[in-house]
Amino acid sequence: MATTSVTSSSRTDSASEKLRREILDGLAAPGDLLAESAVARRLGVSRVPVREALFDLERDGLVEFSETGRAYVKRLAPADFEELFVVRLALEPLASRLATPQLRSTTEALERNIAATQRSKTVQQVTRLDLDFHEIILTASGNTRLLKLWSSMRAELELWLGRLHRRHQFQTSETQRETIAAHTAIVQGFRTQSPAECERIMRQHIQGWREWLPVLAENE
Amino acid sequence: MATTSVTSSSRTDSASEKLRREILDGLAAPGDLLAESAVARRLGVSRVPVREALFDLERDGLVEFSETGRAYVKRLAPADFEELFVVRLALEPLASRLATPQLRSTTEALERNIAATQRSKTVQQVTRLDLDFHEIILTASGNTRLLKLWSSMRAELELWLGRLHRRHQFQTSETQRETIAAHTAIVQGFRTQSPAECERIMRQHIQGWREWLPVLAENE
DNA sequence: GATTTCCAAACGGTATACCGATTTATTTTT
DNA sequence: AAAAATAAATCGGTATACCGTTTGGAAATC
Repeated sequence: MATTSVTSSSRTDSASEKLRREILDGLAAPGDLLAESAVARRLGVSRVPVREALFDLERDGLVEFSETGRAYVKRLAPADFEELFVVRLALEPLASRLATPQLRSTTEALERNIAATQRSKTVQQVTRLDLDFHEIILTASGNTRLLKLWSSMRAELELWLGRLHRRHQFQTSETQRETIAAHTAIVQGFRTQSPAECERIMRQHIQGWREWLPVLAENE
Repeated sequence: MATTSVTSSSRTDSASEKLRREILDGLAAPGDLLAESAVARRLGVSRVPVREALFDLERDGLVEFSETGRAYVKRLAPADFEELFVVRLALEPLASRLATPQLRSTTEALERNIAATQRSKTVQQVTRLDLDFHEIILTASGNTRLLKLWSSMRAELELWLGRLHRRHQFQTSETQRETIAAHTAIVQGFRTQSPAECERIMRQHIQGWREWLPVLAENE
């Protein structure tokens, strides 16, 4: 809902989407070489759109380039997650505060998001909707730059969460329950219409992620 | 100093740098069409590197694409500057706080930057060094993500300042004096080694930019 | 004179081809 | 058997070519 889902006509975009999905779904292992020719052959397009798609994915943090220009599926280091966390803590409480005035109309979208989360069957869906929830608030802040910066981290966040779930085989129902509880509390807090309270509750929510850091330290 | 200045070997990068300079120096007017073929002919390379350079510049906020895929020199709206200001206020005081532990080694770099600013002869140099000063602090924060997000706004900030200067014909000496005074005060504040104080003084510094908002409102 | 129609030029998206550099496999040397 | 040299395959950077679409202006119409 919050993401662009128009069926793009350009081959660059469709190549980008296919590769993005393969990486997020874990079909491509971290460190795997994404050679232009091989990908092009596999996707049935020429190298040019693939090349541009790879640049797109690099911008989104799903692909990294070696010094010699080769593209690999992004490898994650726990320190990266810590950094993402620090930056979210700078952006999201601020966005919550800025969103306060326009929040009445946004609350509906947030509640629809929670309802959809309740209907979710897979961890992937829950994750997607979780990030959508936050993106709704960033959008409501009215600061397009703030939204753009946050969006530039979204794919990477999804990558982290996906790999975490696959590695630790979380119970879908538990992830679902926790997400719904946390988001419901946020919507409640937003009902106060107090900028300070909105900012505080979002800060608290994001700080909850700190619990994951020890788990992440176990990663490769 | 803080920016990459290696003479890039790839034609994409050199095309990107040439175009970047043309836009920042105001040689290309806002809204000008940057047609791939024309640019390629002018720079003596083929369309492919130009095409990729244009995507780079879009990412840096110096170029915007129309729905039909044409590239134009970025047009600025005063609201964009306000947004940049809000985001800097979220990132830079935080970076200052995070940089506190490593600050002793950084202070030297900052002082060298101020000295270079004193030696500057043109407004462009002062502007470049001004942004370098801030980038030094972002780098010292140790949070590469924070640095990356800030860097993604740098070119656009430079674009704004350049157009402002050309439009209002500021006295170089005055800009220089103000910049030096402000940065010297920041370094002084940093000497306290207090995270809270470093954060505060940077917030105050950036808020000083608010004065420009009325001026910017006169822009197209 | 203003508006619409139509056409030629220009443009962007993409496939293909070429080349030097890099990587990988093979062979030679120690 | 290990290491070094060499050969073969692969890869990325880039030029060129082709095609459908967009665009801007001329011609036609009102």
